[in-house]
Amino acid sequence: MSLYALSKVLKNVSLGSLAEVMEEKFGYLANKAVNMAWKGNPMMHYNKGKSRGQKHFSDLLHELQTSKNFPKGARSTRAVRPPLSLISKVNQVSRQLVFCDVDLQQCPAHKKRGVDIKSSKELYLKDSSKVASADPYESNIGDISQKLKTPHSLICQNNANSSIKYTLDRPPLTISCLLTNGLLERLLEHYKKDRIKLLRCIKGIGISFGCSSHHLNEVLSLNFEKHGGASSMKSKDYIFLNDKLALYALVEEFGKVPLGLLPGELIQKMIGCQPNDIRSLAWKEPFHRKEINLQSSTCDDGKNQSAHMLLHIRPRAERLMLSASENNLPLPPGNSVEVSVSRKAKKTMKHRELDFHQQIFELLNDGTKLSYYSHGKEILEGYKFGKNILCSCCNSMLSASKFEAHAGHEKRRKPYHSIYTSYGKSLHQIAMFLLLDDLNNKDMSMTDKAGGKSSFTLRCHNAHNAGGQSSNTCSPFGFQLGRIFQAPCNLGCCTICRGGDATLNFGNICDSTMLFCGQCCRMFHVGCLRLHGICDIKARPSPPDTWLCGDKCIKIRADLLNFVQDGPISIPESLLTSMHSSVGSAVHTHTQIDVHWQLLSGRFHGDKSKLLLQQAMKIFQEAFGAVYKGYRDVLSTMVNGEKGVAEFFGGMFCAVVAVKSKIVSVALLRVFGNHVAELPLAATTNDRRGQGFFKILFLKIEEILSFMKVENLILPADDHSLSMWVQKFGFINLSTEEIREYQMNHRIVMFENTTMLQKPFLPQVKNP
DNA sequence: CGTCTTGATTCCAATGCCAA
DNA sequence: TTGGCATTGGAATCAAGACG
Repeated sequence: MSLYALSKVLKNVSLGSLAEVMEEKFGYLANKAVNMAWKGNPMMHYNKGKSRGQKHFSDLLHELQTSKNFPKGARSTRAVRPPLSLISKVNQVSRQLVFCDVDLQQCPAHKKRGVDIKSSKELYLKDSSKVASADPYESNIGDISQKLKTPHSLICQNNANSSIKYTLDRPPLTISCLLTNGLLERLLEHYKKDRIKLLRCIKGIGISFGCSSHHLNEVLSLNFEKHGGASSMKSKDYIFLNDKLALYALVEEFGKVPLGLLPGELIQKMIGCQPNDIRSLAWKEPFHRKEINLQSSTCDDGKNQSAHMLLHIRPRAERLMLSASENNLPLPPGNSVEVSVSRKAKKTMKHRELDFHQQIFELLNDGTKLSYYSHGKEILEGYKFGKNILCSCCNSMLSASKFEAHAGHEKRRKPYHSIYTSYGKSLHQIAMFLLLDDLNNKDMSMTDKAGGKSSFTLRCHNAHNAGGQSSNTCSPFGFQLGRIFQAPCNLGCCTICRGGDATLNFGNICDSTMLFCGQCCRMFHVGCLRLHGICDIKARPSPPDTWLCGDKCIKIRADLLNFVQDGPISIPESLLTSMHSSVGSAVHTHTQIDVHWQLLSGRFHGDKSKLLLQQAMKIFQEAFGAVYKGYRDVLSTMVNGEKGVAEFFGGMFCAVVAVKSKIVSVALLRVFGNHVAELPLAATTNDRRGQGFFKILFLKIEEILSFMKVENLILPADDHSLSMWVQKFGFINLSTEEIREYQMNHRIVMFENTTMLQKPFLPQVKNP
């Protein structure tokens, strides 16, 4: 098997488990010792473009060569550089590999191409036929050993030559760049921390250092610090140039240096030593050239020129910000750096950001599920309560930072960046939305004391994206905080005796057991049902929503299921044309394509409707984010008819309009009986809003309700869509008394900060 | 021309320290 | 306690060259 094929197989395998996977897939016994060394030593990780880890690589090769399993000869067929990352990986299984580094100068193909034959290597698995075959370029193991004792020098040289990162026309904005560009060659470096003091002479990329207890050696900057006994990987603050200037301070100065000032001159100014003259002069030309180009640029005004200079020398975050501001783009979340803002303004910004982070806990409802994520995986789960998070693993109340520490990432110290809500947005992202929102609406009050919630919350919760126009309450991040289920003013009562008492036994039933009708959601005492001769229930119905309280509900359920069975029904062209004339929208353009509507039921028609319901679910999620009942997101329960809280959401059906099998408009429908039906949620895809599709859907829903002789349709409308429901669809406000009456008889869906509307149907509406 | 392979670049998570 | 900011290192992506 070639290495490339192997790399494809192992592409998705984590480094730590490579050996195990190799064993499992290919039956090879991996080199356990090497594998463990790999896991335990971070320096073993090969870093592309850098030379760290090569020493270990060499050690591994030595181990490989000295092992008795190492073959006596090998061949190479191509003179390309080996995939070094793969070499590092497969070293874990090195006893099963043959390493080839033949004298490739003898190979005509390599001569022809003129490649760097010194670093040409090729690996094959031991059982490869290529390895077994005879070859004139068979190498000598001893030669390989000699060459591989210093593999890093070859690779370093190669990388240094080819790397664009360290070219001379860029300021040395990192320590690595500073060390590798040659400017500091021959200067002495000191490493000072606590009592540790090392001395280092910079010599190109290879660095010599010496100290009282160690011999001269060649290491790299990171190893230099490791050698000094430091536990951290942070050398920037402890490495000094000529015992005076911290390397990092020098790098920082390069970030501030005007373009005209040469790096060499700056170094001399700061440490009083002349840097490498040749290198300094080499730097001079490209810098001057760039400066001249900027000055002679005819298209740039002075502002743009300075901006370009800043872009050239500033760190990436600042470049991003500047670029965004130049193009009038919204600032990316999480970046609070602004190039042009004053230090004071910057400070204010930071302070405000902190405030907004803390405000999150005031805005989110208690019980909101919060999860700590690392590498895309949920580490810890909890629920928001007050200003703390109730950890679900230990039931303790923790602050955001404690929650982070509890999740095992106390060193991150960025809890708001890693704690996510159940709809996939981090607390920081929400805070950023708050921040931008506040900046855009300076008159907005963050905490509306009278309402008890911020206007931000209200707008997000109230986004009801049913139909006509796109909602301007969508956040710039494309999410909504979700709808919050409003608990009924009472828990309901028996439809017959109006008594609310009920036993909670879940086994046998008795007279006081309360049953829910699966269609109208009315409640009945088992005893009352028997006393009034309605029915004599002996056992608890299972599933609960299969019990229907009477003939009317049975007929309604049957009618609805018939509509579901009918499947997709095409919308006649005449209707589409009439819609075009009424809404003047893009519906007309779709008259040539298939537009149909359909009634779906995840509860009673789950398998056949599954894919369509997934589409519908996605549209609802785009429009509302989530629907919370307590801490639980019940949107899926409502749309898919999942079991669990059937007494609240039993009898839900999903009506959809689709264009070419792609759903564009959806609505949840529940018919409680002949008296009333409800439309708790309705939404249209972003790209189809304002094109009349929801109007078609609503027309079909009206037809269904008329067919079943339903008298009223009710729905919860947010402030944004209120006028649309009233003016376009003829809804009227429900009085408090009427709402209470509906709540008494049915488990109607109500959301916080919505207005309940009703549309009475005239009896003369024609049946379909 | 398609596939294989590499190096360069970019992005992002992890980490450490400082400071508010 | 937590934001800011730096570096390091891994992963993903892209462009380009080699090769059949």
